[in-house]
Amino acid sequence: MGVVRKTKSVKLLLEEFEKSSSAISVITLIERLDSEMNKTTIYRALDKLEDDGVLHSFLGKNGHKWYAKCNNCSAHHHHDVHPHFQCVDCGKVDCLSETVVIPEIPNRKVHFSQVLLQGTCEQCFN
Amino acid sequence: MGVVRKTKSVKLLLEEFEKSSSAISVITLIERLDSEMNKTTIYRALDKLEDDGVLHSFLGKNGHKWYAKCNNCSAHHHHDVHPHFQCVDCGKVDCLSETVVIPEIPNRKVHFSQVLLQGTCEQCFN
DNA sequence: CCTATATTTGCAACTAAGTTGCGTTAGCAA
DNA sequence: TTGCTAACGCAACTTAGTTGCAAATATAGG
Repeated sequence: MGVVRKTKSVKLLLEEFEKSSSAISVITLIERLDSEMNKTTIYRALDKLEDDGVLHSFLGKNGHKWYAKCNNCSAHHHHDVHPHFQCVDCGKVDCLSETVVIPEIPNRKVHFSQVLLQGTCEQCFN
Repeated sequence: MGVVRKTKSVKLLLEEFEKSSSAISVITLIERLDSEMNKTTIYRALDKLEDDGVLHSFLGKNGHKWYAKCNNCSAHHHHDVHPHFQCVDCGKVDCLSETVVIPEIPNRKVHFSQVLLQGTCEQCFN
């Protein structure tokens, strides 16, 4: 809800997402920015950026948290069900633009859905 | 791969899955069986039972591991993409029989997919 | 039924992701 | 420039899951 201040930390984080179009795991961010900022700051800034609709988060194959830039998702409402693809070889994760259709579930109201695809990406395919 | 021995631990675990048709989180199993067996044993036995196709596992909303009985999935090949539904109110998780169609992804080979739906279940709906 | 062998178990110590509390620092608006 | 509030760093903590090893136990073979 609160406005995101343009602090050094937020700038550095957003630069990382500017550089690569892929999603980035929190673990990777902590490794990369270790000398620049504390991991607590990273967790809190990412949380904020997600609240403000700048980033969206999801869980990778080990249950570790990943973040990616929001492109077509509107802030505060990430109801789009775009799947995430994680390469089992190189570990890279991308947001896919394909839409996964979630069927109506009898007797249940679906609020949110998460689709994680795992397989081999173009680079690792040989 | 190895045949599952009918040890006391394995029997107790399978009883839990017999009782409830829902999925059970490892955390819950550790709580419930705390006086009967060590958590290391639980982790290892579940691993084994999954290898042998008796149970299948997936990650819940916090990235915590859940297990459920395999009904129509053939051992060693859990290629069926049945979604899991987690109630955001009571936390219960069920395997759904609905099939989610995963679209073909250009330049990528999908080996495995995981669909987690979150919402309100029948009991919590009011 | 009894023994040999390989598998499973318990324990304790460990790893690592993520969180919390608090005193200090630094954006930003007036 | 000043003052308020949000953001930061640090250190300690929480907790899911793992590892190594010695002791216990299931199963097969006799």
